[in-house]
Amino acid sequence: MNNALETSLRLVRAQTSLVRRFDGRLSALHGVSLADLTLLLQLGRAEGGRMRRVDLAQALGLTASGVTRGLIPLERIGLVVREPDPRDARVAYAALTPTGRERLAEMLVTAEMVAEDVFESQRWADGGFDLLAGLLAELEGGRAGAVRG
Amino acid sequence: MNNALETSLRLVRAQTSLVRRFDGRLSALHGVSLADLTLLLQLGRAEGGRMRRVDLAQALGLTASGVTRGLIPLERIGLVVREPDPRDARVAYAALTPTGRERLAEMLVTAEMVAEDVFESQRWADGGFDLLAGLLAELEGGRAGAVRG
DNA sequence: ACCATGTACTTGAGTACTCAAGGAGTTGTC
DNA sequence: GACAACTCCTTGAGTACTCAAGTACATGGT
Repeated sequence: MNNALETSLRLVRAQTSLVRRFDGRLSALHGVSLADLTLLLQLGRAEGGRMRRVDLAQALGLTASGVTRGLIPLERIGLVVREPDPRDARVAYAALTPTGRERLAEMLVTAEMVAEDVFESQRWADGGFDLLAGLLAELEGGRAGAVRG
Repeated sequence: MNNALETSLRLVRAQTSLVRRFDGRLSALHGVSLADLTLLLQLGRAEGGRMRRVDLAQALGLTASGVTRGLIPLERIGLVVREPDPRDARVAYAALTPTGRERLAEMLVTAEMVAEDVFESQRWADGGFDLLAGLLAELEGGRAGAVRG
């Protein structure tokens, strides 16, 4: 039968379950969601720990609107600050604060533990893991990413 | 580096992209979302084309509340009806109408096309596909499904 | 210098969920 | 046969997004 459709639906369910595991642990220990962590991590990897909202949206697969809204609580709790661009007054960088960088490091420890726990089963050990990573990378690109807001 | 965390984040992105592809096509052709289709499909597979809301929630990985809300538009457009249980006045079955069954069949044709399109790439052909399906099945179970509302 | 067009971001309205609380019905126990 | 405890479902409030429209600024052509 329809393995392609079946597998797509399975992927959706797998993600739901996975996100819940991350959210549960991250929110209990650090008061953030997986979405928050993903955003902070993206900033942490950027040069100077800062990015334009547009680029952040692109990198995260969200709309610019979603990024604006997602940043608000992170700014409120002081993990991120808004920084203007002297060359272009339209842009508002989102920049990691020193506190933000520290907290991010702590969150990553938790997130890595959860991730390893998710994939602990024997099944993943024998190369299945790398294969999954490769296959997912392929899917990520998909012709219909959300992009403009 | 942290392949487990990296792969988890990848899975989240892959799902987002995938859902958008399905939603785009399904909404254009049939006026429903992938979530709607999943719900109808679940009913379509159940004995008598009907299920209790609780069981539907369990099967879909949603809360009972989410099911109640998700059914409203489907009832409104006549694809699903509410049916009482003569044995237990608490339960309200969600049942596929004849129209619902017809429309579901049409939607499935579209969804299957999208799914095959998603997995068309050569990479999937050589067994990678079945492997992915198996791996995702493993993840689906995860210790932290949402369940009660 | 001006203006059309384009880019960066925010905001209002709407959708799809969640959790917590509550109503209504059932069931096991004494 | 009464009642505590459980189950099924709905509802109010809140969150995390989406899309469409609007504001502010930048840029390239004339």
